[in-house]
Amino acid sequence: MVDRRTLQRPKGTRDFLPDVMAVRRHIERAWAAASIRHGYDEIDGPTFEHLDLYTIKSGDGIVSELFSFTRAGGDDKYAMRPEFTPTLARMAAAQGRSLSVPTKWFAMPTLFRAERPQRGRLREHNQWNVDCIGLEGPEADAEVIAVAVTALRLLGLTEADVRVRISHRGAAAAMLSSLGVHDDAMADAFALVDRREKLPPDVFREQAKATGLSDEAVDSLNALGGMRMPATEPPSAIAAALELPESSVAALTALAEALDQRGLLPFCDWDLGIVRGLAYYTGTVWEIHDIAGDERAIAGGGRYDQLVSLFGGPDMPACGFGMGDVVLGLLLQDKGLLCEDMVSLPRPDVFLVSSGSEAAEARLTPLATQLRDGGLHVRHTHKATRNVGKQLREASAHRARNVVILGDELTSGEVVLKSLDSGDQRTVPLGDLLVTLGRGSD
RNA sequence: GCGACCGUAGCUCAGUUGGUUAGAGCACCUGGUUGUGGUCCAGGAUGUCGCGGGUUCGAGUCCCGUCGGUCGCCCCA
Repeated sequence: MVDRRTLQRPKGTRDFLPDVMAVRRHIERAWAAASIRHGYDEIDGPTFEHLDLYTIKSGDGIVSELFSFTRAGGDDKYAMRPEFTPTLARMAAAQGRSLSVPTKWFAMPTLFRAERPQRGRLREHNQWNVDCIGLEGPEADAEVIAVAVTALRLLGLTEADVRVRISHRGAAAAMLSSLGVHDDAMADAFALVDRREKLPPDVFREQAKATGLSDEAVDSLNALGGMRMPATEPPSAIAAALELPESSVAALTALAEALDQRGLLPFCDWDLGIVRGLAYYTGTVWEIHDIAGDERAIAGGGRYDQLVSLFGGPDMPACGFGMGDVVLGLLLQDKGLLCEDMVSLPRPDVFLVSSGSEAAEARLTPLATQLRDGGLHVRHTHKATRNVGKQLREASAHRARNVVILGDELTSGEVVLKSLDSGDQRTVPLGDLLVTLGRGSD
């Protein structure tokens, strides 16, 4: 007897039954379409890599959160990929100087992490990655944001549903410096800003002071972290609110221009509370959230100019983002954007019904084959019943567009063609069927 | 790794201070209708009450353990 547990889905994984699979393809179509229309080419890599590839960028701490393994009888350590960026960086670095500028790639990898699942985070998920390598400056940052927003709009989301929260590490550092944060405390300050919303105010203050900041500096840190306003406001307004020179937000001002040219400002907020994993972002950092901020980030990205060189390649600037399917799926579900009209399984063009006569039975499979060879989506019952009513019911359940009834009319070489949407039906010669159906007959 | 809550039919759930034979809706199957679907009506099948132990005359109900799920914390690539 097989152990009961063996037959259960592993923790944090999903079974994609047809209706769920249709949602997955619906999302992937939007991702691919948005990428392609902005000039990005699809890539993929192995689903597992050398374990050490993942410690280059993230350190040894990450190992406990990976699914890792060795080959039976082997010593090499591997890990299921928890993110795509190391693979991408490895691939880019391997091209070296021959990498064209810019290199614009996207991928839709399945990723794995050995954590306890919770809302919006599973052990196995699909994540869209978009990266632009070789371009400096705000144009590339704005472009990848445009790719992300395009996909969300294709899925039916608007600026009333989602917001792109944008910050810039250089600008934030300049501002913190002006506010009295010393360079050697900068990393701690960023970490505090990142956690600010999760911490009670008094705990935040206590931890901030522990890094050696004055009361005034803590106030400034708090003010900076809480600074959020629509991107339709100029970044200079942030500087003014914090009593800082306009030059400190120069990077955001340049980005604003690039976003405006793409019509993105209505989707965006300036939000200096956005930090994102301290490790490797070097400039613009941004996240996309549902407007209420109830869910985890839908997407996160930014600029990481050291990435390619970190993985042994030439010095090349780069920016990009990742967007997971789990949080996005939850949001689409909540917004009613996954109803049958928008996401549906392919509809059969025709459902063949046999009345059960000898002639009809003999004709059924050859006709199905002929229509399928003609490119049509054809189904028929696999049950024993030849009750026409039952077969029509099954055709409806499969959401077939048309039914063809093989019955007494066969004696004159004809069949009944019925539209299940309108209910209309007529008699047509067998020989005309493919042409009639192929025209998208109703 | 830590914490909270939840496990009853395929699905969503009800089940009274512990009490006899565990229920409903949806879905499914059959018939009304042997050549016309979606609606309707009638009927039918369906359970290791997650699993193991304990308390009790008696446990779906209480206790302990365990497995699973959900949601947080840590972490977040």
